[in-house]
Amino acid sequence: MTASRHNNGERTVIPLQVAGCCDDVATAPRNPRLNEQVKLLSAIADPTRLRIIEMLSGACDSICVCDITTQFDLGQPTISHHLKVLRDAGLVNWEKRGLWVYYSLNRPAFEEMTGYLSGLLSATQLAGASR
Amino acid sequence: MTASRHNNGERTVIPLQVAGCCDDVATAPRNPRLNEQVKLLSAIADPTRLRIIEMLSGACDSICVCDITTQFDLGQPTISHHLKVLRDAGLVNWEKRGLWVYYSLNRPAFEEMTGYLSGLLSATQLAGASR
DNA sequence: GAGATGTATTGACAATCATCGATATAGTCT
DNA sequence: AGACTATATCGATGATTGTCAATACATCTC
Repeated sequence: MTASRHNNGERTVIPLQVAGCCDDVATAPRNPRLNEQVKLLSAIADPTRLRIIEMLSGACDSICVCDITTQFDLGQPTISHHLKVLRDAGLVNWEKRGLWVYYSLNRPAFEEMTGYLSGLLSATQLAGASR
Repeated sequence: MTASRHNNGERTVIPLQVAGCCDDVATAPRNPRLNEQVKLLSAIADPTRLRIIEMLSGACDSICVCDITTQFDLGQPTISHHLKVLRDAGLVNWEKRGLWVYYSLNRPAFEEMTGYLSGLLSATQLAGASR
C-alpha cells in the first residue's frame, strides 16, 4: 500500500508526502553506482582496514607492508588479506620495490566515495529547500 | 622489523620514510573514535541500507516504512531489521504516528561521518604538502 | 645454487550477518 | 470486545567474513 493511497487514520492528516512535496519519494533511486559505493564502503567498514587507511592518509608517502604489520596484533597473512580487500576496492595503490611492497592511498577513489556521501547530504538540503 | 632499521637491499635507497619526512609513519593513530566510525560505515555498507539512505536523503521529509518496504524484493521483517541497524548506528530518526512509523535521515550523524572521511583526505594533503 | 627474508595465497574454521517464517506488539475501526 | 493493519521481534538457516597455520612465490645475499 503506497503512502498516497492511505485514506483513513492519521496517515493523511500529516502533511508529509502530500502538498505536492516530493511526490516521487516512494521511487527508489536505483543508483547504478550503488553497488560500487557499497564495495568501497565495505572495504573501509572494518577496524583493521580503517586503521590502515588512517595510517596511509597520515603518511606523506607510501608505507612498507612491514611497517603496517607491526602495528597490529594480527598475523601477517591477515594483514595481507586486508590489504588485498583495499586493493580490490581500488582504494590503495601498491608497488613492489625489491623485497618490499609499498602501499599508498588512492586519493581519487577515496574522493569519489566522500563526494558521493556529501552528495547525499546536499540532496537532502536541496529537497528540503526546494519548496 | 621497522622501516628505519632496514640497512641493506634497496629499502634504504628509496627516500620514503627517510629524509626526516613523517618519521612517525609507523605509529598507528589508534583513533579512539575509530570504532564509532566503523559502526557508522558498516551501517551504510550494505546495498539495501544504502538504498534506504538514498531514499531518505532524497526526500524532503520523513518516509513511511510502508513506502520503503514496497521498494524492495525483501520481506517486511528484513526491512525492519535493516532499519534497526540504521537506528542503532544513529543514522536515522524515527517517529511513530498512529499505525505508521516514519524515518528520516539524521543529518548531524551523517555529517560527522562524511567530515571524518574528508578529514582523512586533507590529512594526506597536509602531510604531503608540509615538507 | 643455497639459504634467508618479505609478502601473497590457500584451505580450514569460527563468528557474524542477511534473510525468512512465525509471532508479538500496538494502534485503528466497527 | 473483536477484527484488522503496520511494524517490530524472535529463532533458525545459509552465506559471507575475519583469522590462522601452512605453503608458495619472489627477491636478495653469500
